[in-house]
Amino acid sequence: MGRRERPLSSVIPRAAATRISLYLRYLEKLESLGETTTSSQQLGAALGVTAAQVRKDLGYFGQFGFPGVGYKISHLIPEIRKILGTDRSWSAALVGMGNLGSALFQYRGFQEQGFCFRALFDRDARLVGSRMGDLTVEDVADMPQAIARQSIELGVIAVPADAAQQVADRLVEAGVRGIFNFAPTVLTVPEEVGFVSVDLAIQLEQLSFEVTQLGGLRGRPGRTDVTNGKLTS
Amino acid sequence: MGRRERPLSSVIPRAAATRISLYLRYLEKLESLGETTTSSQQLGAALGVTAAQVRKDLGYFGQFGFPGVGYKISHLIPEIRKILGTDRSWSAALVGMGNLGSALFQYRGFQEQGFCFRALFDRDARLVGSRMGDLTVEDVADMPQAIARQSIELGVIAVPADAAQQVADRLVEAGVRGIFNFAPTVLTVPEEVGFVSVDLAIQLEQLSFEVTQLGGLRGRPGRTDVTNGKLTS
DNA sequence: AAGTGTGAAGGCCTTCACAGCA
DNA sequence: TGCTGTGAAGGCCTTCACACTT
Repeated sequence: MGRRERPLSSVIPRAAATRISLYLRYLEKLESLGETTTSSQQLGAALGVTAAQVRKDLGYFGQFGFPGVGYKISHLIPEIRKILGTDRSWSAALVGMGNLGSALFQYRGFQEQGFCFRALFDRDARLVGSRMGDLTVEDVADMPQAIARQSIELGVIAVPADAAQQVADRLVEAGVRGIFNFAPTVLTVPEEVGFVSVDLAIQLEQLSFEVTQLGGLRGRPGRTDVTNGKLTS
Repeated sequence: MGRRERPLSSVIPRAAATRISLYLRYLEKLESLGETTTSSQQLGAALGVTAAQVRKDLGYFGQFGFPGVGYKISHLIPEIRKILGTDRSWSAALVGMGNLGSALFQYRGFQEQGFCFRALFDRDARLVGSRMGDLTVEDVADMPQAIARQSIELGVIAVPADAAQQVADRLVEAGVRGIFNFAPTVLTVPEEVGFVSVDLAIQLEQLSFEVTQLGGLRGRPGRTDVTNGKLTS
């Protein structure tokens, strides 16, 4: 059977959405190797999940496979890109140009994923006005207007923890559709705004915890985001 | 009732371990504000989880509370530090001194969490021998011996995806007890080695996904690691 | 014969609710 | 009375198993 409609109704486990990203990456690798077809078995083995999990995950979004054959790579890749929204590019603003912010600005990964920084902000007068690449650092006070004017869709927060919530609030007011937070703090964001947070301090403590509870591992959590691994003590 | 023995037997949900880190951070904040006591209610409200969840999480590790009173902050903080292993410092090696590696080396967060870089490695001959802070970049070929000699406990991987598994294998051979991976790829590591992975590319796609599936949010996932939030489509 | 799609079963985490202690 | 600790209930994700398709 071929392309049918998507469920467009059911609830999707967040973990499934994360794994979908991994499937895409592996599919791209297979394609670059000249493969044309794959299977839930192969995908699962490569990424450390069961074949049933792969089929279930893809099943949340539609019916992409061919019984007895598997998945056609050249078909599945654009489908997943569409699901993830990576079939387009996103304009973003980076707030906080300290150590972390500068590093993120230089990091190639953002561009490779279609994230394009259109504006930079900082509250430090010594940084405001300085050029970074083809952008000039602006004052956070001007952020709301600048974001609205340039129709910036995403905000990346790289400010100290104590300023992060305020920045998030202003980003939301300015109309961004999603926020990527790197500040080491819990933030509250409205339902309708996308939100992903990477808390390096917490992740560091998690590694320390894993090593400390030695012998205490069960399952293979590996990538914290992908499985629901548990620890025993 | 006071300090009893810890269960030392039950299984701990990974999500609980992550939340424990958040509790610690908030407790430290309360302490700095001069508070002496708190409750599961207060902790939960501040971090966006239920009071029952807080009690259950702490209950995995012991009985730290006082019925009718709550938790004594000055007692609970060191207990959690001990659980997480952050009551000591960790020696670490950083592998890959490109964009990402350099940024991580400069990032203050590592030191603040008690992670101390004792050695840096890269395979690029142009980087080998250069000084970074009080360290000199060494050749990856010398990594195993250097790590064993200095009794380095943790390895941080900041190399390209296609070299990451090999680096991980060598780190394990050299005897590290934990690995922090920043390479955008799935890695396989033995059971007995702690492993945490931060995959920025995947997280970026997750934000794109959230924004794309607009109106599709349910629950408040907020921080991907903390809850089991779901998405609807 | 091979492999997907999916209802049902299973397992784990979270929430509930309350006994018990300060 | 207030709040913890915890068994039990509930809900969600994962695994299983197989009908069905090519």
